Amino acid sequence: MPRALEFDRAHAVDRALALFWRQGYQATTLAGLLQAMDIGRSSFYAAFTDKRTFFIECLDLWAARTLHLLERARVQMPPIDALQDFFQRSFVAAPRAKGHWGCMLVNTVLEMAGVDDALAARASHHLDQMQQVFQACLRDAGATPARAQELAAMLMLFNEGIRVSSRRRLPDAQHLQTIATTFRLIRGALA
Amino acid sequence: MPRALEFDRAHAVDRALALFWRQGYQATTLAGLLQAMDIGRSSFYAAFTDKRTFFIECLDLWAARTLHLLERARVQMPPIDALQDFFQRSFVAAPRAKGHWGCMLVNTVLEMAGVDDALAARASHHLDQMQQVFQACLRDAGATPARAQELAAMLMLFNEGIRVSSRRRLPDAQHLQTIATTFRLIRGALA
DNA sequence: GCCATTTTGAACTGATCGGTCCAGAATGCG
DNA sequence: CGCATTCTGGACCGATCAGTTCAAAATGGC
Repeated sequence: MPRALEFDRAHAVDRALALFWRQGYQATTLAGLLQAMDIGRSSFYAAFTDKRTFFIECLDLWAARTLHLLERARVQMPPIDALQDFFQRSFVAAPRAKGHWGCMLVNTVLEMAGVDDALAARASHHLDQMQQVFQACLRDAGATPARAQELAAMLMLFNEGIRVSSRRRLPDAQHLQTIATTFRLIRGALA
Repeated sequence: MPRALEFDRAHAVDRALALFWRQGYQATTLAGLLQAMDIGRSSFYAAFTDKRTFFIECLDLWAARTLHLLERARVQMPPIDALQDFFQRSFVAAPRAKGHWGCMLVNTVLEMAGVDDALAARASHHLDQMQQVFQACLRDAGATPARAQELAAMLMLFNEGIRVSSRRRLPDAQHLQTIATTFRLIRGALA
């Protein structure tokens, strides 16, 4: 029983994920993926089945990472601070470019709704999960369940909006300003 | 000098616009366009140059119509009512389906940013113009220029958010609820 | 009704897409 | 070192894409 060689799968997925995130599903070609991942066609199909299946893997991974980011902030600081930090981080964090790629879930919903509804629905489901975490944070911050649900819905709308806005190449300062204003409102609503 | 025959250009553009709006630029094929417009390939290229040029024509038309809708409401009712009506109309108006297609400008920004930046920038510019009208309405409602600018930015973010949300096939009631909540806040901020 | 001109459908083109295939290189085991 | 097994590069495939071409049909002026 020979074998155990393999390209660095995790690293390759990372590179591909970035491409899908930036360009979307349709505009990302196999040739582009292979070049970014630095592997051959055969290796790709052996490891990832096909483009669509692989996209789902990337999408799920992106969602898992984002949720993880949110959960980690949640245990490190007060719940509302964690939420605010989650948004701010996109516009001040080191890899500055990524903030302008928006949210892969939002991107996918808009690109695939009416084209591949299963993909759009999967992204939408991940957004629901994010909203659940928003809601949990708001409850932790002292909101009643009903109030937490209402505010979480508004916060998800804010998330969808700012991820669109961030793809428009507007100055970061404007986004940070909007985040500050929004969270001033939210803190006010909880006081 | 013969000639004056032509297919119904305006009607054909309408059908094509609906397709682009629903499916986006990349997922809309020439075959699909021709079938929807009920014209032949030659007629299409004779009348509209090529797919990309035609898409721009549709995009500009969509923006012009939307701005017109907004301006018309603006002269028919108090400015804040006009804004609220503009959003609500998407979820209660007769052709119910269209509300779920979102905003063609938002769709285009997300689909084309990083793929065809010129198209994305054009859509983004149209969004800027919408925001200008938002701002004018808020000034008409008595907001100071600075306040109107700030609120218009928030309203554009709300627009971007709800257009994403509307493509997720969530119940309309939820969107109407969100609109109501948002405008309660805006009216409060102006009082 | 005839003819110059324009519009049209349908066949065609070259490029590119996602996906398959297979011969040969690389691998671990004995 | 040699062999069974696995992985990989690159040629290949059919489908489909946007766009071109051209002969036939439709048109309006006379």
